[in-house]
Amino acid sequence: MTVRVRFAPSPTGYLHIGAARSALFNWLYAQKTGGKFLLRIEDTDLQRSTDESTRSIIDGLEWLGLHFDEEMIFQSANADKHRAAANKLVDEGKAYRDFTPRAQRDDANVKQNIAERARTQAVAGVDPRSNEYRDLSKAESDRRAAAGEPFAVRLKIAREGKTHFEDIVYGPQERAYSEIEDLVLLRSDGHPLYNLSVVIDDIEMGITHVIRGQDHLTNTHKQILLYEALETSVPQFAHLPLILAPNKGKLSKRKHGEVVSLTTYRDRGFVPAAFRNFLALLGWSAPEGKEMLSVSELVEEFSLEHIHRSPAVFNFQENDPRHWTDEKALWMNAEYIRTMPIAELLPMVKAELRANKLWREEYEDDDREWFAKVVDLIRQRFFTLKDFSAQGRAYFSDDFDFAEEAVNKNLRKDPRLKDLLPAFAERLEKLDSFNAEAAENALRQFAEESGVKAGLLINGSRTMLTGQAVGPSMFEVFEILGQKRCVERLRSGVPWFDAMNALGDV
RNA sequence: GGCGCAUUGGUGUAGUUGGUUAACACGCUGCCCUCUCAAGGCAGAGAUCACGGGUUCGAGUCCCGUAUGCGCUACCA
Repeated sequence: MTVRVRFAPSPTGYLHIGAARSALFNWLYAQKTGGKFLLRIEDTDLQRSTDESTRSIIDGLEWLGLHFDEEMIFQSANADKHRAAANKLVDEGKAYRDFTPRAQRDDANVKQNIAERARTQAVAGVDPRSNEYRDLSKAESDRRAAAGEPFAVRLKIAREGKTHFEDIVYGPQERAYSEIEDLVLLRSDGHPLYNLSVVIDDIEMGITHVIRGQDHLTNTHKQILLYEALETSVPQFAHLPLILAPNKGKLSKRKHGEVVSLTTYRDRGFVPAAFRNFLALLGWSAPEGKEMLSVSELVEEFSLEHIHRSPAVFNFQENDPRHWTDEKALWMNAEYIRTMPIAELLPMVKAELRANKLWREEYEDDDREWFAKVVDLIRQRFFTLKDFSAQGRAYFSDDFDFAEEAVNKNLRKDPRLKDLLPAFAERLEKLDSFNAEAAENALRQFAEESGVKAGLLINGSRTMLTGQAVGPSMFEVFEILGQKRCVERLRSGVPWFDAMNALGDV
């Protein structure tokens, strides 16, 4: 039997990283077993479902490199099948019509209401499962339905006994029937409900393994009851530990904002492979404890048995731009940026530069080698792709900003630089062959002659040439920027020193 | 309210059938390297394995209880 798994998100809002992780694990399992990975959009809640959200889900999967097999399924398209299944169960006496008028609910306080209702029922000694229509005769039920009386369809759950199943992650699970209410299959307006739809679609799609979030663990019992009523085989279940916010609370879009959206990581300069790698480590670990894993290694090492049971905390600090997301994720992204094959990185840098109007066609033509060299040089200390257009801007454009603290630290601190730097530019201009070695020799010699430390000129040059206080080895930078640009930028320093003098006058 | 799941340093985790000073990664501190910042190398701080009982010669590992967190409990998904 070939494995068939599915990712079944509801298209309300952007792709949540927890959902993305579910998709990843399903995909990995399919790859590992040579099975199929299917996509089903659970859009039965038409009020909240949007096309935009569906698109963002597909984009997200594509970004992570998770290609799905076969046709994408929209759950709403199967509503007739869901209804037919429910009606069949009514005919067979496994489900019944409930003519109780639909209760008014306040969506905002459902959880509270559930608890309150349970409490009052317990006090009054009422069995929550009691329903006057459960044992209504077939003839009477048919008659009232034919008369146009509205009804919901509920599954008739046996009074005695219990369900059990073996969860691949959480182990044996049991639940007494007395804990399960007769669940509604069809609303009184004919709309099929979640548990029914999922089961019917999973059967329809031939799903063999259901891999999803732990929030569905207890609902699984209801679904198993449905499989049994439908007389079909029950798939294997593997539930995934939840991903929590730093306060160990639920990680929600509403509360935590964009950190939970997968697209955020794409938009903020993550390398897909890095984020995929990080995501895989949330709730799963490789047998040998290896952490940097390529896709093929992930597929190779992945197994459902190594998934954890305890929830994973996604660590980030709100309102702190430096720790806007999990530090390990950031570290891993940096690791990928500086170690991945340069050929794979170049297109990503290209996209980043293009988005910031820094891209020039020569970078893929006459300046190909130069471009690859720059990227290779500056990537060593970058954390995200964004850094190429921000801190790295001076390498691609003459129009770049100077970091305030860099100017203070490397330029304004020593008045001699006002004359030294232009004089040094003079020296560089005279060099016949311009490369790192020549620049170094020139600089060290000039420093000695001028009676200043080489470091003063090096750091001053760094800020004049790149606007930054930090960066690659300076002599490499001289070479990569080229003689002309170095000379020009070193001479343009006057404004800084004028400002300095002005400050001094006050 | 009921039911379920979880609980190893700040975070992610290892700890296969109970047996030496609880391991790894990120982060943090210091040193080395050095033109800066990273990277890299070295060293270090940080966990009485939620708590309380029990079983045992011996428990993070087994049992019971408590606490905390989370989930489910809906004519939401």
